[in-house]
Amino acid sequence: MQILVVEDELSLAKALKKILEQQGYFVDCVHDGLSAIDYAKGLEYNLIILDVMLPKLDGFEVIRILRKDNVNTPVLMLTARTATGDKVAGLNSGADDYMTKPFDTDELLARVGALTRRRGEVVVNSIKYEDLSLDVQSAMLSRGDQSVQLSHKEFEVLRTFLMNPGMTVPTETLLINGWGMDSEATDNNVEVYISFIRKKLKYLSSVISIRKIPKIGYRLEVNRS
Amino acid sequence: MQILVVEDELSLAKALKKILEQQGYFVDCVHDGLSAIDYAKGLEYNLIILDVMLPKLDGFEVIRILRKDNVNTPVLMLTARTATGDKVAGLNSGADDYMTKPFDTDELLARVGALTRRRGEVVVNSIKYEDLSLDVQSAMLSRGDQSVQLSHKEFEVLRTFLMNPGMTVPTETLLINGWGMDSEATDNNVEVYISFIRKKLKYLSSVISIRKIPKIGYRLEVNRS
DNA sequence: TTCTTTTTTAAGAAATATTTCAGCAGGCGA
DNA sequence: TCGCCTGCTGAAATATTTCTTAAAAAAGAA
Repeated sequence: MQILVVEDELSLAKALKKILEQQGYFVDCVHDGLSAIDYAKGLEYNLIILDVMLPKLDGFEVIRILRKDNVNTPVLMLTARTATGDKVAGLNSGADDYMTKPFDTDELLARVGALTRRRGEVVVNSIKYEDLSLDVQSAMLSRGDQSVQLSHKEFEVLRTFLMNPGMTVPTETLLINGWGMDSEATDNNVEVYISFIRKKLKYLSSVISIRKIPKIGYRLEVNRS
Repeated sequence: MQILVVEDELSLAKALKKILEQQGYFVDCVHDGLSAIDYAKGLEYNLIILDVMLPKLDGFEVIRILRKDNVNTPVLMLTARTATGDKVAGLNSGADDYMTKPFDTDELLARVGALTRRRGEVVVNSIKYEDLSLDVQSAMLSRGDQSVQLSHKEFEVLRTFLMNPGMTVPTETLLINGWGMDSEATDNNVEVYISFIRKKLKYLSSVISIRKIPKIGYRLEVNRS
């Protein structure tokens, strides 16, 4: 699944690329309208994420030119402006969806997912980390040709780690991600699930293990031999 | 291969849907011009079959608006009128082909075939997977020389699996494919049908079984020895 | 219409996931 | 060394989800 990100602000472009690649998409970035047109016409993308304000040629122009050339790749427009007038302009100009900056990761992924999913087809995405691969569709965790099925909660917890590669994840974050903001769950729930996941990592003989950082949280680590 | 049928006469719409589905197309029906625009803009169809006389917005208007919005899906116009003037108007307005009612099934299929084949894709008559073969015209599921007749819903559900070989299919996807986007059907409907299909798989002694991935969906699996 | 098949609904049973809790182990300071 | 705290894990208890039926309703055929 190929995505073209058109965004002149380099740090945002980089962040988008990273987030999307973690979901298993392949991402190309360009930083102005003219290159956007070159790339979009030259390669078959499944989605174009397009900033409105761009050097050389703005987003509306880009989309107009592409559509005129029969490039019908879905477009997700990004803009910092909030006036409704722009929204209408964006959609009229041929964009398929529209999102104002700043936006959060979940919203982005939801919209990207909606635009890249063809009806009746299931998208496969997997998050890879060291020797592990986590299929986000089926919640299967695999290493090489061995796989284990994760339960929904196990999946949520492990995914939180994989989305923050190398970071120490506070127990609080795991609780919020896996159980929700206002749940009754305690640290012990997290402990139990960490235990479940450790069992499965051991079963797969992964080089990855979960290390406790006392009083703070947990971190994925590569085992030293 | 997705077709949108826009026809206010319900019995005709239904008949078209049935005929086309028997050929292996996926068909959505809407019954007025405004919905037609919503659907055509929202989803990627390979063909729109469009009646000229429609409530709210007539076929010419619909096509004009879609083309203006750069929806370039091929359109097959249907009309009861026979005056040549209309034919010209239809084609000028952006339709790709034109057919007067009443028409016969073969003519319809020939024209639909011509318009959808454009992209080099072929309509299949049966889907095979492991030891199973599903005939899309008769909805017969067979293994070797044994067959069972599937009901329409059983067929839709099973076909969704076969179109996504090896994937875990979210319950949501099964609902959308089998019951439509805005139906009242619940997960229980899916469960019941999964149960029906399992019975038929067992009857055929297929190596395929349907495995539940809790909270996520279902997946076809090859039975372990 | 009447008969037949398909689809929906609903309820209890079964399966599975999740939570809770108790006991244990290691680290650390008194 | 002894408590005390934190974290880990197994097992039981609980909750939730999913399966299977049967019967009712709807759709379709004769």
